[in-house]
Formats: sequence, structure tokens, C-alpha cells
Amino acid sequence: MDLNERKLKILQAIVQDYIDCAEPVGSRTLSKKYNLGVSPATIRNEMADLEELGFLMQPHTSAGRIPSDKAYRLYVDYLMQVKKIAAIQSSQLKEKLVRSFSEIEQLLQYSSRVLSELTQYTTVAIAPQIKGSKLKQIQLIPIDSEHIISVIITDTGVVKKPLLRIPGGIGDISVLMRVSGILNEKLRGKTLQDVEELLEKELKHEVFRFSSVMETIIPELFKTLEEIDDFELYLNGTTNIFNFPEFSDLIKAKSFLTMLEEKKKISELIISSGEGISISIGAENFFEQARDCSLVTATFKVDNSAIGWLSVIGPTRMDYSKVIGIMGQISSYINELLKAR
Amino acid sequence: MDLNERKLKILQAIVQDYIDCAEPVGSRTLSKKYNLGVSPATIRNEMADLEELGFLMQPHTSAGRIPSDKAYRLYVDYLMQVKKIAAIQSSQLKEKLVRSFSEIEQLLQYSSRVLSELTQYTTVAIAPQIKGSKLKQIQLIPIDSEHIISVIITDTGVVKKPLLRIPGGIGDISVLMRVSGILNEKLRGKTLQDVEELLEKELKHEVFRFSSVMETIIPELFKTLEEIDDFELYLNGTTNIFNFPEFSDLIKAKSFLTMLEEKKKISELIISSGEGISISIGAENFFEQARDCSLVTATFKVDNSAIGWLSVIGPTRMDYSKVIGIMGQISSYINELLKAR
DNA sequence: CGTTAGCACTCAATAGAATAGAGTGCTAAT
DNA sequence: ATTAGCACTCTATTCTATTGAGTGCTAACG
Repeated sequence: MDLNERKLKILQAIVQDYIDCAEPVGSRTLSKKYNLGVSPATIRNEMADLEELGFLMQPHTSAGRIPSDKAYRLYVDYLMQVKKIAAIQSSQLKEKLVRSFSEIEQLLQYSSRVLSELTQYTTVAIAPQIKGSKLKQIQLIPIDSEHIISVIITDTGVVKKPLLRIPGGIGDISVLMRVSGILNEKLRGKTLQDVEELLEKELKHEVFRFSSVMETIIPELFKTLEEIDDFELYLNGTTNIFNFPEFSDLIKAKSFLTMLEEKKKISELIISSGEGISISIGAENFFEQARDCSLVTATFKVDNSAIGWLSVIGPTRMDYSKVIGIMGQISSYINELLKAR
Repeated sequence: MDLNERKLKILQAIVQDYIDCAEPVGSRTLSKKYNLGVSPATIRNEMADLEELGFLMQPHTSAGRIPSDKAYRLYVDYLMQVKKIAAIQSSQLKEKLVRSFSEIEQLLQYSSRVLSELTQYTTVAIAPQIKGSKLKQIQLIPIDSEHIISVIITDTGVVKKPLLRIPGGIGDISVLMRVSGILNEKLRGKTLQDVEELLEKELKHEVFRFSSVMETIIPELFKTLEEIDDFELYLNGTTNIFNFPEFSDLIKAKSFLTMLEEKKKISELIISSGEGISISIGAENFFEQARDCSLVTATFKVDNSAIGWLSVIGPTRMDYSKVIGIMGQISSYINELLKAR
């Protein structure tokens, strides 16, 4: 028993119909709506086979069939035709994104919003995991007698600019520059994780010798690095979940929204995806609470290391072809922008 | 017919019980749980009076009573005893907040989170409305040959530090300093709103004369200011709403969460509150979708102008005494920190 | 021999009827 | 003025009947 042409056609019809209507699909509906050239009875036979093969499920004996995760997988891999985004929409999109964002975080954050608006699903953007990236430059810039801004630039293009308050006053600028020099010399090329440790353990003493005023800068800097959250998530369209009947159960909706608040888990889930645009469906997600969901994720690279992610989260009955179409367009624009940097 | 001692006592008991249990309160329950010294029948009579006076409502004839907005108002104004926060908790709280945040946004953002954790309600923090505040200082700081950071400091203590990319290269530093000087001279003391306009209309040309390289800086700066959202909201504990039975209806939960996404309306709602800690109950909120909610809002001032807000949003059946207790403590710590700045 | 019409069967969803129980308002006694 | 007693109201719950969409099986068909 193999997947002949007709079975594939029927399966495709069922998946598409279920994506559209969210109702179990029956043989009658199927033969009426899609002209498959065979009678409902024949379709029923085929459906029974497809169920046996694990592509379809019945909520109960007298209901139509719904696709299994396996069916969605087959669908996205072989059956689906990616919907191309309309030309007008595409140029509007480009225009929106191209407003040259100087910082990666902003670009991703904004893309997430646009993506959510276009797809009407929930989207997540993850900015580079800053602690693993390497320090390129650190600058201490005096603002007034009591404040400095420390500009921290990493190889992944992330820029942090914390304002530090030095209650005792920052004193002589030349000292500041001197310290700046030492920090750069000692820390350049190290990951921020290492920088954090070095600051705490070694440099503290070294720089202290230099200027007692600096006693306060290093701990402040350390504290700032310590506080940086490695999982900055930008969520958009979270309430879209209410539009889907499969989440019209309060418990399900709650569990979805609560899941989104588990930033660490969500980011693990997204970061673990493959190159380019990848799709994970239902039970393919290792994260327990995401078993009812599918993710379409785009990974962005700079210098061959992944630095950003953009993801659409929705029911397994997601409109994959639409989402992938939009995602493809957006991610190619983002890649363009990243290259031009 | 006036509110004698006994009526007040009964009303207080009803409000408290309803806050605790979220069930209409009947005369029997009332006389059993709270020793009011009178029989259920007497209580029934008093309740009938209280209903006539608009303090109580009956969901239906054979149900107990629930408090009206008017009753909650009376309760918070006269009957409630503010729950003091436990000493241990208070010192932990202080410790958490005092990690000297140099930037107001951070302080408020963090306070919002802590407040939500302690109260188990949804909280909103609103940072200063930056466009209305006045420019204190602007600095253009070279980072590398193609990037500068423009540090914008306002009188309300907000600091913006956008990274600007100057594709043509920034050229000579002395020119940068010169432009910096001009910008400061011309723009200091103006609101950022005005600065935005001035940049677009007048300064463009003036500075252009100076250096063709600067042609790009001004538009970039303008764009940045333009993009600044005047309503930066920091939400926390949004899913807490699912813990309250009055929102266990999907439509209500959805409408609550959707309401929170209307940033502009929410901020209007919060910003319109009075000095110090103020409470607005149900229909007192002019914002349609907030009619089922109550807000407890703390307003923070610097130099006599409001620059930050912290708000708890929950059902009208909110545990006011607990929330106000916690809010009071947090806001006094925040005020301390703002003064020390 | 694959396809299809016909039909009995299944099961969720919906509507209707019966019951239980919490709470009220009124009346009459204390 | 307060309270016990009681009839009454109305929701919530449970149970039953009905409807209808959809299936699987069988037998007939081309």
C-alpha cells in the first residue's frame, strides 16, 4: 500500500481544507469542494488507508478526518506550493524594512512586528546572544561630572550603551582614557562572558592601582554586564491566538500565552532550528508546551555564525504556504541589510 | 435612610468577602463568617437598603449580592485598612530596587516586574514622555569611521543613545565637535518635539553649510527622534488575568489582553490619574474597555512635573488593601531613588 | 476488479425537561 | 427593632431525546 497520486491529491485537499476551515474534513465535502473525479465512497476508502498510514486522525468515529503532524510534514515538504507575496505588498515591505536600522536589535524587533501584521500570527524575534559574542571595542565616554556612557561593541554588531553613574565624580578625563585603553587591550577578542569574569577577578585590582576613582567604574560595568539578559525576546501579535478555534478553550489559550512567557524555553526552541528557513511541526518540538504549535523560523548569520532569529508561532494548522512566502521575502531583505552593514 | 454603623460593617464584610471569594455574598454566609451579632434576616433587610442606595447589586433575584463600583469607592476611601507589607519582604524589596539604576526607564521597568510578582496582578510602567521633555545636552560621539552615537539627555533624566550610521564616513572629528556645539546652542531648552521640527526645517541648511558630511547626520538624527515612541509601556504579568474567575470567559480575557495592546489608550488612562497613589474603579475609567477593571496608579515627579507612572490593573474586585500597601512601599523607594539622583 | 450507491450504525452536539439548592422577601411572632 | 418560618425565584446541574454529519460495510455496476 503506497502513496499513489490519488492519495496524495486527497491528502493535500484535506490538509488545505483543514487549514482553511479548522473543521474535520468529510468525504462528501471533499468530493464536492475539490473535483477529485471520484465518489465520496472511493475517497472514504482512501481516507481509511491514509489513517492507517498515520497521516490522518479521527476525533471520533463519526467525524471527518484531521491531518496528523506527519501529514503536515509531508505537506510542507512535498505538496505545498509557497504563496508568493504580492508585488505591491513586497515593495511596501521592503520600504518599511529598509529605513536603515543601525542596530540589529531594532531591525529584528521591527521585522517581528511587520511579520506579525502580515501573517496574523504570533511572532518572536531573538537578538544575538550577546554574552557569547566577542568584544570588539569598549569606550568610556564622559557625559557630565558624575556620569559616563560605556559603549560596548561586539563582533556580532550588537552595541550596548549603558549609562553609568559614578557618585564620586569621574575626575580627570585623561585617566578615563587611560583606563579605556587598558580595558581594550586586555579584553578585546574575549567573549562578554569572559569579560564579565575578568572584570570581577583580575582587572578590578589592576585598574585600581591606576585611579581610586575607577574603583566605582569597574563594579558598575560588571554589574551592567551581569544584568544583561541573554534571551532578549521581542514578541508580537500574542493575542492573535484568540482567532484560532483550536485555542478557543480557555485552558489552551492560557497555556499558549504562559508558554510565551517562558523566555528561556522559547529561545531554546527557536535557536535549535536549522539554517535558513526551517519548520517544526507539533510533536517535533521537544518543548512540551509547544506540542500543539508549529514554528516557522528564519535564522540569520553574520560571518557564518547565527546572530538572529525570527519565528512565527501558531497552531499546527498554520497556513504554511502563506507564512513561508512572507517569511522568505522578509528574511531575504534582512539578509541584504545585514550584508550591507 | 442613612449609612449607620451596622450598614457600613455589613458593606465592608460583603466587599471583603467578594474580594476573597468572587462569589455573590448571601445573608447566611455573612452572618456565619463574620460575627455581626445579628441574624441573617436582619442582614437581609440591611442589604435590601444597601441595594436601594446603589452599593450592592444582585446578579439575579435568588443570588447573593455583589458590590457595585460605588461600594468599592466607599470601601477604598473609608472602610479599607491598608495591609502593611511584611518587614522582611519590605527590606528584600528595597534591596532589589536599590541596585542603583542609572536610567529612569530601567528603574520603572524593573519596578513593574517586582510589583507584578508581589501583587500577582498585571502591571504597567510608563516611562517619561520624552517628546515633551526638554533637551539638556546633545553629544555626537565618534565610534568608528562610519558610526557615531548621539547622546541625547533631557531634563527629565531620560537618556537616548541612538547609534547612527554615516555611510560616507564621518570625516574630521573637529567638524563633529563643531556641529555638536551648534546643535547644543540652538536646541538646548527646547522640547524634543520642537527639536524634531527645527532639525527638519531650519538646521538642515545651517549645518549643511558647515560640512557636506553632516548632510547625513541631521536626517539620521531627525529620523531617530521621529521614531521615538512617546508611549513606552512596560507590561508585566499579563497572564495573571487568567487567575480571576471574572475573566474565565474567553471573550473577556481576550478583550482584556487586547486592551493592553492599545498602548495609547492605556497610557492616557494611566497618565490622567492624580498625584501620588490614586485609584480608579470600574466605570470611573473613561476608557470603554477598562470598565470592568480597576487601576491603582502611582505617579512620580521630578521638579514638579510627572515623569513616570506605575500602575496595577486588575478586576474591580481587586485586593485594594494589599495592592495599595505594596504600591506605597515601592513608590516610596522609587521616590527616594529619584531624589538621590 | 476498481468504483460506487445504498444503508445501518456511531457519536457529538443541541435542545428540552426535571431536580436540587442557595438565597430572597414577606409575614407574623417575640 | 429583631428574628424564625415559609413560600417563592432563579440558576446550575443532570438526565434524556433528537438531530445530523460522517463512517464502514455490502452488494451491484461497468
